[in-house]
Amino acid sequence: MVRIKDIAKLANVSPSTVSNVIHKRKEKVSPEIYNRVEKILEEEQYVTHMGARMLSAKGSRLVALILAYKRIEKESIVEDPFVSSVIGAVQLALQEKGYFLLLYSNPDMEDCVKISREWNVDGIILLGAKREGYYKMKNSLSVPVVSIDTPFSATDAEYTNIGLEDFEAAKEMTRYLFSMGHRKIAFFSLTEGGELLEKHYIDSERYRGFKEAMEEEGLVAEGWHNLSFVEEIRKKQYFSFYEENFFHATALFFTADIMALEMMRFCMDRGISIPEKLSVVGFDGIKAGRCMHPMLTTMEQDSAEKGRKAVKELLFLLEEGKGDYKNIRLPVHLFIGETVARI
Amino acid sequence: MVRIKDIAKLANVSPSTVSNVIHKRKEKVSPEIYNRVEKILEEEQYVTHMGARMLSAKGSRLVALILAYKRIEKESIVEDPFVSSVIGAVQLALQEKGYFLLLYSNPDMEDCVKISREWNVDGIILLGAKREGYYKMKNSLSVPVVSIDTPFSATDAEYTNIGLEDFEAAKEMTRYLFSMGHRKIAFFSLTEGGELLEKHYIDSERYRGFKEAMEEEGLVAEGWHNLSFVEEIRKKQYFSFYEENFFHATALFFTADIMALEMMRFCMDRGISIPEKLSVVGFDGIKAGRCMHPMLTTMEQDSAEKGRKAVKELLFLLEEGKGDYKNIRLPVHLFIGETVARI
DNA sequence: TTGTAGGCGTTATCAT
DNA sequence: ATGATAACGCCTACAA
Repeated sequence: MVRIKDIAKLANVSPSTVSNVIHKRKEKVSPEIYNRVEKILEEEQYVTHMGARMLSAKGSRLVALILAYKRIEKESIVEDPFVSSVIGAVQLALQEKGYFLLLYSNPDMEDCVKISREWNVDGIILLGAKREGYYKMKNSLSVPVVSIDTPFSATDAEYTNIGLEDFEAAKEMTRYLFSMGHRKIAFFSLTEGGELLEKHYIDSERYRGFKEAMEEEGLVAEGWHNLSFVEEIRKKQYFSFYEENFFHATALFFTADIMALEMMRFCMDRGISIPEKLSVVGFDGIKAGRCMHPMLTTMEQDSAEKGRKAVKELLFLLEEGKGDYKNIRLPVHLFIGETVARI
Repeated sequence: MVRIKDIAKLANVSPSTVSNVIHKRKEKVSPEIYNRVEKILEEEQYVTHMGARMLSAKGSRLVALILAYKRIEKESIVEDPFVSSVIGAVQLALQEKGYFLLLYSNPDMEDCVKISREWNVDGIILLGAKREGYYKMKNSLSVPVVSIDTPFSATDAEYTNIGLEDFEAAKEMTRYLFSMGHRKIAFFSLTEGGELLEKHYIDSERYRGFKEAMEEEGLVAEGWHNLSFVEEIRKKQYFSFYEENFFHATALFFTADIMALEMMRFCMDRGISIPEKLSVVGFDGIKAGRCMHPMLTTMEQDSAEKGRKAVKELLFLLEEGKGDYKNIRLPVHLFIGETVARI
């Protein structure tokens, strides 16, 4: 492996001169030597040893992307296109700026703090963490932390989060259902065995929006039905909903497309035609929803943009605006498919 | 930040003793001191500085997962559940063994070699690389390289790859279509603008299997239809196939579920009922296929298992069997859905 | 403009 | 059993 010392010898200069060339400090090296060294660097395929750089300089140019979701099943709902596209976008955006991505998955923030310290990361992006988890990270480390989809409360401060207008979006969707004549709407989201999952909290916002819209219309939100993360159990739940005639609802509001699709399949298997007998709406805008027949009506979000924004804000905190935190909410868009009937 | 030196001072021992405790070398430290140091380590929340470790010791405990797919669109077909679940599985498997994941995405193997050197990675997992790319990596670096879904030829040697029985699987699928009475079958896969994508090569294997099965049945494989990676263009292609009456085929064989789903939607929009008028089969076994109505008949693969196997083989090469390369092919499973009619 | 020297944190070797 | 020391590669301040 070629090191700075070796290059220095080959070029008949000192290591610091080589270092200056590496860092493109043209003002500190004569043009002649600069070019000579640069050429040798190229020829010898010199690459910096990041360990050594971490040791001597401040930054590691490493950013940790932490997936804080709890893993219920191996093929859990979180291993979905959403997470995939966030990861992809984060990776690409970091790479463009010369940063590297350390991917780590653990809901235990203690462990995450440890890893971040070990690797001297320059910053952290948290995906699917709880509010408490965010502060735990932020307060245990001296580097900026940006979260995606972490629900904060109105009194929280000093955080940067990339989220959606969940409350407004759910309200808009509910109003759309009203506009199509629906008055009895059942609301479904995900949870697991009594203990609330991180994602659940976002769903609380959506439920609040749904509820408020209902109340504004003089209706009663009949409650919130929790679906299991485990497919087997979910299937049973669908069956019990079916037996209860879907609580006499004319429309079902799901907080994730993938569940809406499952339910559609379940209904069609039982001769309940959608949307004629039952309307269904989802949330996310996944590709498969567009392939369904009928096409799923859903609240679309741009998950890759969430990743890009997270990187942008992290680098902003890192390189410029120390402590200038932001609560960012990306827009959503109501995609009107074919799963809602006018009644 | 607490360092070994600090711990040493607190415990009134030398840094080397602390280091020995950190590495659990009980035989080199007296039990009394061992416990004392261990306690202080815990109290002070000491964490290793990985940069320093990289510098002094050999290993970095870092494994690079390199996504070598070319990016055509931001939301390319490769940003699909398959990649997501491989990443998830690799990450988890590495974590369990005490390794860290550096995620990098770049089809240029020169760049990948550079990054791997910079970070002194202990090993590399390549996803979606070409045969040439694999050897480029392997020969440029002194660490083990394991690939997933890279197509090698029979004469290749010294590689570890995790793939499927693509040839056999396509044959099996084709034979299944025969068993349902189909004789005219059209084959569709992905490519882009003349230049072959990595994934394409796997599709060559599948096409070979399809072709051989056809020939064994005394039929002619009518050719191989390439779909664009760009959704817009694909839509146009579907339309032209439609105008050509799908080449008079009674069944369409897609090498990826997601395309099969798109085509199903396209057909249903035009009153071509599936499977009554046209049968469709896919490959992968994605979740949405199960939600479709009718349910997609497909060749299921276990993508997470690919990731786990890759890690297992990498660690094997790393820790034990230097140079003991393997060509691993995971089984697939024909899932019979509802998209193939008996004719 | 170029070179020298010390330090970053850890580990392995060697001496006590 | 424990400690001292050198080495890993890079960076920067300071000296020449």
